[in-house]
Amino acid sequence: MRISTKFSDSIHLLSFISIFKTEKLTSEFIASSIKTSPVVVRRMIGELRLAGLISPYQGGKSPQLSRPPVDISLFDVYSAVEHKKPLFNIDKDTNPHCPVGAHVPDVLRSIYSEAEAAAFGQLGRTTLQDVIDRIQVAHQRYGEGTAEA
Amino acid sequence: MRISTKFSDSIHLLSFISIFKTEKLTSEFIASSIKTSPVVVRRMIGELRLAGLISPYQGGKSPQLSRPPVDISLFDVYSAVEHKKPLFNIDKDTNPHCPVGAHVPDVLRSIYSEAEAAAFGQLGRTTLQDVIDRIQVAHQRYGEGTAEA
DNA sequence: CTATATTGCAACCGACATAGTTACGGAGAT
DNA sequence: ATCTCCGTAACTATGTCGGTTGCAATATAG
Repeated sequence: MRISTKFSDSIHLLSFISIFKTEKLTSEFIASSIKTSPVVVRRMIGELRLAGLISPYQGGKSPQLSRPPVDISLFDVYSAVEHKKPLFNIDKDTNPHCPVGAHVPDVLRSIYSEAEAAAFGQLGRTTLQDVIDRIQVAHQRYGEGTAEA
Repeated sequence: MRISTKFSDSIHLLSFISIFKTEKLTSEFIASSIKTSPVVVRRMIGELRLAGLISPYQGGKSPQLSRPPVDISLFDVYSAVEHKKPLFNIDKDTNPHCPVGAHVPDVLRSIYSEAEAAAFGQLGRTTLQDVIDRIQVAHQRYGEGTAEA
């Protein structure tokens, strides 16, 4: 399959609207930073609004976070756009009459969930504010770009 | 994309050849447990042999692990068949002239690597022997299947 | 109040990764 | 010698994902 960058792009989007909250944020403008199309941006905003991370539409206003970036973890973002999609996939269609095939899916389920808990725990401990801070530190050290293309 | 089950199937395969090491292990027999085709099994065996987890071909013998299951971690298996493919994908094609777009990829790289390290660390601490043990416990408690279909 | 800009949404398309299949030469076993 | 099984390459079928098009609804500007 084509690998999904939705999670990364969503973090990008949320950071962007937080950092540029004083500007007029059109989907076109946001799309220029992510290098994607405005429609894709609107689609992502729709999902994030549905998940409660972006405030419901309020008459022509720019999209804005529904709560401060310190209160949004990357696990919240992952859950919002990937719907808690497992990190590792289990082949559930195995031979139930074989002692190995019959039990592998369940065994993997429990083992994978331990590994996933470790990763998701780490994501849960990282907030959008951390991302924004790191972006701004990097910008002050190396960057001199503007918001424009 | 279609989601990959190669990692799961490889663990299944390795457990299978360890548990049934006294039987004649044809690719057909192994495939019957994973419910896939013999060719797919041979392809996986090829990768695992390349990675050093299965002994090089030795004249008509059944495939066998190159070292005991306690010395094979699930991270070894993941590395062998997924080539350390990252758990989270980064959209590297962002706008370098935007202060956000210019730095998001690097920031995500460092943040993701922390989460991945957590998951891979857990996989590294789990061995093929653990998997085999859990399969056998489950088999003794619930199962009564045979190796046949 | 009309014109322009922008959004939200649905349908569709093209690219691409993956599992499965077909095919065949070669090595071992009997 | 024959039969079985392996290893590998080429091809196919399928599903996911990002991107595009099109349009009605809403908002802002003039």
